[in-house]
Parts: sequence; C-alpha cells; structure tokens
Amino acid sequence: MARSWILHVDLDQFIAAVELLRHPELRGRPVVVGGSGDPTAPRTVAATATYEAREHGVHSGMPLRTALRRCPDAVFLPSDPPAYEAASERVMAVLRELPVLVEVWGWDEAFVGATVDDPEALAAGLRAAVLDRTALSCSVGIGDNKHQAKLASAFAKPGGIFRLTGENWAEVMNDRPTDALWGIGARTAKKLAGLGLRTVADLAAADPAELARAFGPVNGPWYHYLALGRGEAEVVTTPWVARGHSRETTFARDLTDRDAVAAQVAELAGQVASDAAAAGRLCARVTVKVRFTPFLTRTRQSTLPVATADARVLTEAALAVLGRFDLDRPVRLLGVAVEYTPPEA
DNA sequence: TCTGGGGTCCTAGGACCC
DNA sequence: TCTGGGGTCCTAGGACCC
Repeated sequence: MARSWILHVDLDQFIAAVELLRHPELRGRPVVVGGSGDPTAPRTVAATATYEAREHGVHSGMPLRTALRRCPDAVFLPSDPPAYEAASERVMAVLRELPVLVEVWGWDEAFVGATVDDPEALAAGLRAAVLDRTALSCSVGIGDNKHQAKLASAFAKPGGIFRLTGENWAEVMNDRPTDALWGIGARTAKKLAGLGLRTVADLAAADPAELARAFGPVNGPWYHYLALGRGEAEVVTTPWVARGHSRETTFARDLTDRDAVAAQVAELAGQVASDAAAAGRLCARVTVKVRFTPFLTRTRQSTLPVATADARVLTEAALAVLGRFDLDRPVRLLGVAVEYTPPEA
C-alpha cells in the first residue's frame, strides 16, 4: 500500500568528490581541501579530506598546518565555493525532474517527499539518476519524518540506503548517546548526562516538564520529542528566504591598530551592504563581532531607525557599534552581520 | 588540533508601555 | 505609596548545523 515517506539525499564526500571530478589524476591519493590551498597558512582549516587523508588522522575542521604535519604527502587544494554551488545545482535539478517533492537543505543534501509502495526502489532510483547525470554518489535515508531520514542517510553511508521509521526506531537508536540525535550536540549531551540522561532511551523516558525547567520551554520538550523519533514531516518546495547575512574575516596576524580595525569593519559592512542590495533585501539590524586573542568572542548590535541596504548608512552604523567595544586586546577576527526585514510580499 | 565562514533559532534580562 | 500583570521590543550570548 502506498504511503508517504521522507527521504534524505546526502551526497558522499561532496566537496572532495567535486574536486576529484576536476582532477581525476588525484583519485586514490590523500587530498585536503581548504582555504587558498596553502597548507602553511595559519588560522586556516580543512573544508574536507578524502578517505585516504582521513587514514592519516586528517579531518574537516582541522588546521591545515596540522593536516600537513599528519600527512605530508597530501595534495592541498583551494576551496572553490562557486564550483560546489554549480555542482549542487546540477544535482538538485536532477532530483526536481523526478516525480517527487524536493526541499534543498544546503549544498550537499535535500529532503524528498513521495507517496510510494516501495521507498527503497525510489531511493535506488534517485541514487542512480544522480550518479548517471552528475557522476556524484549519494546516500539515501528513508524515514517517516526529516529527523529519521536525516539520521538514516548517515547510517547508509557511503553509497547506501537505510530505513529508519517508528518501527525500528527504538531498536536502532535507544542505546545510542543523546548527541546521536539531530539537534543535540556535545554541550547539550553533557548537560543531559548531568541529569542522568545518557542514552536516547533515557531521554525518551524523561519528563518533558523537567526538561523544560533545565533547557527552556521550547528546547526541553523538543529534545524529548526528538528522542521519541519524531520530527518535521512536511517537505517545503518554495525557495528558502534568508533571515540575515554576514561576512567575517580571521586575520593571519592579529590587528592591534584601532584604525586598521575600523577600516576592516567598514570594508565588511560595505560587502554586506552590496550583498543585501544584490539580493534585493533591506537590513533592519547590524551586529559587529569581535574575536580577541585568545578566542574571546563578543558581539554588539543596534537596530537601525530605518531598514536599508545603503552602504554608507550601514558602514556608519557598524562603526558606531564598533565604538562600543573595549578594543584593549589584539583582534583576530572581525565580522559584520545584518538581520533582514521580511521580503516585500 | 591554537581552533574558518555562514547560517538558524532560543533564552534571559531589562526597558517600556498600558 | 513597598507595588500587579501582561505584552513587546531590544540586546548579548549560547547552541547547533553544514
């Protein structure tokens, strides 16, 4: 009997796979992608690493200098976001040609909604179509909702299909730590453990009211809901409307000069303004972010009297916000973020 | 492992208003 | 004048995700 399913399509090693299509001679070699491709650049991290590089202990998020130490034979490639964006669009276009609902969820993943008898057959069809048309491999998770489908695709990697529904949820998930759930990370897992809740089963059996006291009225009950295997089940096909936008830069060497700091903030504000104008959006609020050495991050924000995408106005506002910081320590990062007004109807 | 860049949503406290 | 209850907006920070 046909019923509705949520599938999560997750491209395998997406960035690395795109790079290997462009550089087939590197197949089988350890490859690390990140920054401008210079592994000696400080304060630069890996966007991804191939399985061959992972065997040497390299992983995404690792400083390139560390990756170079661990795997001196690795090939280091610069990150090329426009290429990944283009590859992503080709994949999503393939999915949209199929008789399913498609909700894009970032560069390398999408949720698919369909009503079918045999979801494994649909998943195999999606995988084959993507591989045939783009030469990229993906894994597919099948669930009753997005949360289950998302976890299922991770179990399916690489290049497989896995079904996680209400039927096998407890069997598959109950003994796993709480941070196996999508939306519970290391910090929350630790706090849960402090309450004696270590596994998904523990959390599923917990009192939502007690969780609300510890984590807030929305988050607490939400964690309980996740532990039961529940989640959003509606596939939204309308394009995502960004809530805001930001630009930030980590400097290879700390900034200590006030004027240099102000100049960088003005530069970032100008970029954000032109991004907003290009997107046809207005900015309602400006936030300046300063990361001091060592790694102490502070933000200050202000609501604009009138929403705008005017570069001069945004730059002045950002500089005024910057003026509220104590710039008494070396600065390693500066950022400017804006919150958009909802788009005109 | 001296720790990127770009997002989203929630929380808590205070201001302010009726 | 020893003092309620609620609603909304603003700000700073935290957590999580890719």
